[in-house]
Amino acid sequence: MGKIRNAERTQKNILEAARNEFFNKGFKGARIESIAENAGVKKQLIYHYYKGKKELYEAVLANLATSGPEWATRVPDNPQHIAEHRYNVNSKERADFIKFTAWQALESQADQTSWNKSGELALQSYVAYWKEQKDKGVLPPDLEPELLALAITALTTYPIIFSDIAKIFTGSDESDPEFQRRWSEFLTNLSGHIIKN
Amino acid sequence: MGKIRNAERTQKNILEAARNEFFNKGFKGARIESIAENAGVKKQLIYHYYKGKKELYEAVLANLATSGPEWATRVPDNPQHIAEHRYNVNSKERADFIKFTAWQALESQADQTSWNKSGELALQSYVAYWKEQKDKGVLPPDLEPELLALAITALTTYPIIFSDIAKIFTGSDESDPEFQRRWSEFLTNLSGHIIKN
DNA sequence: AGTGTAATTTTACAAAAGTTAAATTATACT
DNA sequence: AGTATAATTTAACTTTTGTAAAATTACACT
Repeated sequence: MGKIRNAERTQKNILEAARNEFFNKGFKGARIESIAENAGVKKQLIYHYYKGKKELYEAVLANLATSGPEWATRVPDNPQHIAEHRYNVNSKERADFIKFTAWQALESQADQTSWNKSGELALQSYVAYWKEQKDKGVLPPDLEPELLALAITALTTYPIIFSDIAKIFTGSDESDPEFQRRWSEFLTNLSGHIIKN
Repeated sequence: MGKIRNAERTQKNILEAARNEFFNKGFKGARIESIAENAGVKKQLIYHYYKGKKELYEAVLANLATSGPEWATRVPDNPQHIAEHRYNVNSKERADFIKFTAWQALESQADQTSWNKSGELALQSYVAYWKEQKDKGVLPPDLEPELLALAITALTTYPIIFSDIAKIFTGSDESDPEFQRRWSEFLTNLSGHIIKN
């Protein structure tokens, strides 16, 4: 049986499989062979398209920056609906992405490599937003906007990364819509105690 | 030069080096050789004391449960001073431990292994505490105590794990006492908006 | 001093994972 | 049909890492 050749699709498959692998296992944990399997190719073929594991990894990042979903590079500017906004779209893909940032954080600390700065700007613009809010008097004066931005980021990502812990606390899976509803509501209520409007 | 032999100390060295390695690089990322180096022994010696990597890992966990610091197994029950309490003691060691929990979370998700449940009880007692608080009317009725416990855990650990992100937001290192003061104060102020007393 | 035992080193190996190079096969173009 | 080029497979190699077994050395005890 002659396999139909299609370089473009093969590359796409590889890239997609690679993203999945890196997102779920980090850089070190990712296996070229596993990527190849999931892409439906021999692992050696990957070296025809990329110099090596590192380059493949960077290709995934680059691809994410261009053709990836907006939430990967931009941070929501919407005041009240932070929680909803974050949970609305594409839950599964976003969750994987969040986990990936966790891998990056841990691995970069482990081997001193400073991690990729593509997300930096997005985060800073996020801070800028909360500064505005404070100037408008929406925020209480005793809460620094930088720290609030950090807190919100923590609250919206933590349950995804630590789904086991979230489960111990709440009894239900993070992926469970019921949990997402509760958590979303909780965050909304929480901000209700802080933000005046 | 004849090396002075001291099995007890050697074992302690190995265990300590192992803890460091596992805490900073996770299970997979940890290298027996690196552990051996830091313990000042040949790596093969490790196999004289432990059957293999896995057993060494478990020894580290067991050791932590017994001779480890209390914060590794217990969660603070103190109402107002959550933030302070957590930052007061042994910052560096605790930070490593927190990172370790992050490794556990990611690695266990990556290869389907359910992670060690030693911490589970501690977390549940934490929830129990907040339930009490709610019953006493200290907490607003729209905030579920389980979720609050989760939120607090997130807020107190996130900056440690994601020190890079914390730095982008705030400009200063998580390990910097100045950051710790600000963050601690922030959390205190935040809880001031929520907890009535 | 002599001997058994435990600690440590030396030597060696096996499996896993990444990578390279050569051989094949499909496809587009003439 | 013939050929160049790119896609894919086959075969082979290197490095890294974990592990096992044998050889040595120190120490305690008689």
